[in-house]
Amino acid sequence: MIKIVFFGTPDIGLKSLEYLHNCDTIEVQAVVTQPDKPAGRGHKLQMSPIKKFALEHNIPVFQPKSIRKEPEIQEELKKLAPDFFVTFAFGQILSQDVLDIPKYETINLHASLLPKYRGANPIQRAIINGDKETGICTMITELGLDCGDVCQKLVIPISDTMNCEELWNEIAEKSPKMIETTLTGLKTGSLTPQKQCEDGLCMANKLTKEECLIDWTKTNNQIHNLVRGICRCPSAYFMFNDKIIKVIESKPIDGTAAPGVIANHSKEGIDIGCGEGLLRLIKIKPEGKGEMFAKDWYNGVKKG
RNA sequence: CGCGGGUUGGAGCAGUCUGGUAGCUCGUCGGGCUCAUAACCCGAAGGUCGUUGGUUCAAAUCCAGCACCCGCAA
Repeated sequence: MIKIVFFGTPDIGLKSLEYLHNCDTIEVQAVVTQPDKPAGRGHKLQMSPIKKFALEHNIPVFQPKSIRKEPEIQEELKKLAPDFFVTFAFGQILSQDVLDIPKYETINLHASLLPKYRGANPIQRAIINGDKETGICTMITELGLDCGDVCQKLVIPISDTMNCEELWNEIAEKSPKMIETTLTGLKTGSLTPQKQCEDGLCMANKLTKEECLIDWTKTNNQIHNLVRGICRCPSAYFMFNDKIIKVIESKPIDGTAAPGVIANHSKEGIDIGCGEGLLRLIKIKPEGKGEMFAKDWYNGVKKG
């Protein structure tokens, strides 16, 4: 039996937590997640998906504001005498004191092919940059940002039409098994972590609002990659009559028109000029409205 | 009590300020034109205007409550 404590916050780690919890050879002793925060409309207090799952399955939950600065919680974790810590999108930086607690290691799952895309938004960055493949890695957590030795690596191809939602789901899907085999491998010693080579090292910086605003002078492929890279979270957008219009789904097509100008409209959608080629908007989400087909939106707006 | 937008035939919207016949662009169905069409022409069906109450001779429209959806901000 391998005893672990799971550190995570958003739902990308949910499947992994569930899998580990149901695994016969693994015991999830506790869960550490971000504190409930006033969030969303009306500033209601909200708990993380990970906490919700833990509560429903009677797993003890710890919610430090900052794990580094709360020795009481560190003591509690020590008492559990865990073999491993598993972190997956936890959202806080650990300290050496914390890393020293588990008997073996702290392992982290990172959604890129390290050393590429260390940092906050590896999934989105891979698509935005038009990469043909990305992947997931399990690694030994060290003090730096995603710089520890890599245990296992899995390549996931990215198709031209794949969006971050699909990739996100695939990663959430494939992570649980990988965490399990890494844990078992490390415990039995059959797995030897490899140092990250520094070739191809790059950071996946947090997305800024400015990056999400569509620049129609870029090529249709660049914009398309942005759209599918951040669809629904937080979405590429443009302004129309002082309203934010988010683009959910698009498709690059041939043609020429002035950047930002609607060149054609059809059953398929509306075609907008780019620095190179046209971008067909298929699904959009205007401010204050729900998601809709671009052709429908055009229907209501074209009179004015 | 964080700020703001929204709910009108199947879809997207206008109409609300200034109360008085349910409107537009599509879609659907039928007919026509055409070698043909996603194009064009003619016609039809389809709406308790989110919900509850109030004001009024009269409410989609004014007032109050409730529900649901969404953007920002965190």
